[in-house]
Amino acid sequence: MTPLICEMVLSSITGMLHCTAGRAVLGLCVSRQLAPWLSSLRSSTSKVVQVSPGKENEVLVENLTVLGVDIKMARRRQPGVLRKVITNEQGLARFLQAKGASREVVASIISRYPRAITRSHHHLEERWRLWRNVFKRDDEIVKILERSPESFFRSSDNANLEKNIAFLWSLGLTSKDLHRLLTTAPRTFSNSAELNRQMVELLQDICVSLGGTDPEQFIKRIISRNVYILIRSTKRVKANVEFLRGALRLSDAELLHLLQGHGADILDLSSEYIKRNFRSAEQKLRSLGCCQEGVKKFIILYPPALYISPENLKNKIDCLLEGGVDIEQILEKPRVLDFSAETVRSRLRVLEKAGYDFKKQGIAILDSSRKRFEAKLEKLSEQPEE
DNA sequence: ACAACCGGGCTCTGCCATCTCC
DNA sequence: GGAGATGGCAGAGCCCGGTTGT
Repeated sequence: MTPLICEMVLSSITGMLHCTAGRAVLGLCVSRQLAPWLSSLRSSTSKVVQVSPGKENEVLVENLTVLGVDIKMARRRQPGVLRKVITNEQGLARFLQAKGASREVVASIISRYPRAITRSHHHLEERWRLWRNVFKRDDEIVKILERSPESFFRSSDNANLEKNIAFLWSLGLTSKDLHRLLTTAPRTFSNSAELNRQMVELLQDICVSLGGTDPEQFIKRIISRNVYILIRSTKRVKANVEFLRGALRLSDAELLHLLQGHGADILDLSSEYIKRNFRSAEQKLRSLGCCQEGVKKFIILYPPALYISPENLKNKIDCLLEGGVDIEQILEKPRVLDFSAETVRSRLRVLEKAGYDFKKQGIAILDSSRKRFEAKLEKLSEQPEE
């Protein structure tokens, strides 16, 4: 049966329901006896039929309870869904289970995003097919749905999803980039294609206004470095670029360079957060005798410092200082701050026991993978101090 | 052979506000 | 006026190892 015919059949039934005085009662009967059939007929654009206002569809609630859905959670999140007469909970459950989702996963998906049960079989099939353009296996998609049901179900507009995928391809992103984008920031794909286009245009404009000559490359670089960028608002990204330019007093060329490097990572921070962290880092460094120019150099060399919460940053710096590291050494090799305070602390303890002297031997040893750190440590023990 | 540099892999939803449409 | 669709927000790092340079 074509979707059009489905629609016609459905609307005639819907019409029947509207004409009936005991609509709610009939609605429940329909739900019990015809729901599976209706579910398979329903398309995503079909009319919404409600039980009498304010009342939940008891049969639906019962069905959901049987599926293991957390009704309280569903009610809190999308109360309107529980009042609907025509829904597709059974169809959705079968669909997802056929794709490899367990009963628990299905229940959790519906509990967290109840509107999922309003999507028709046809819609689900189509959406899944589109996601499979990016993913090789069903279980990859199931994992994402389990993590973020909203990303998959929030929009009923499959044409928009198709446009989005085409648009992102057109930017020259590789299939690997696209895969990572959809895995990590699945919301990107339920954005309107227009919204994504606006962000891309903003990035393009930023690049050109800073004297960049290859905006296409710039965009690819930003998106692949920061896969969250497209789920941020242009307002936020604009504000952060302006903030970085002002706070660091950067020239166009310097800013362009920063944004294409680690600067891209912090572009999506909340604008207030980035300011707060900057002020706090500045204050901490100044208190340690660092000049304004030094602060600037530090942030340019290591923008991820603005990602670290004020308390955590202070903690890491203090812990290095207490361990015998110089603030100048931290400023020169800020990537030592990549590691957790706990890792740094334990390395400092080990090195102290080994009689390591940071003044003489530098701090590079702290900024290495566990494997390399241990290898270096072993070397040290083989060559006792003279 | 070793250090230094650097890119990149993981990872990020769940809620509220505001529209649009019926 | 209510539900659906969509935009936007808060929240807040750590680690590995390939490549390049000496």
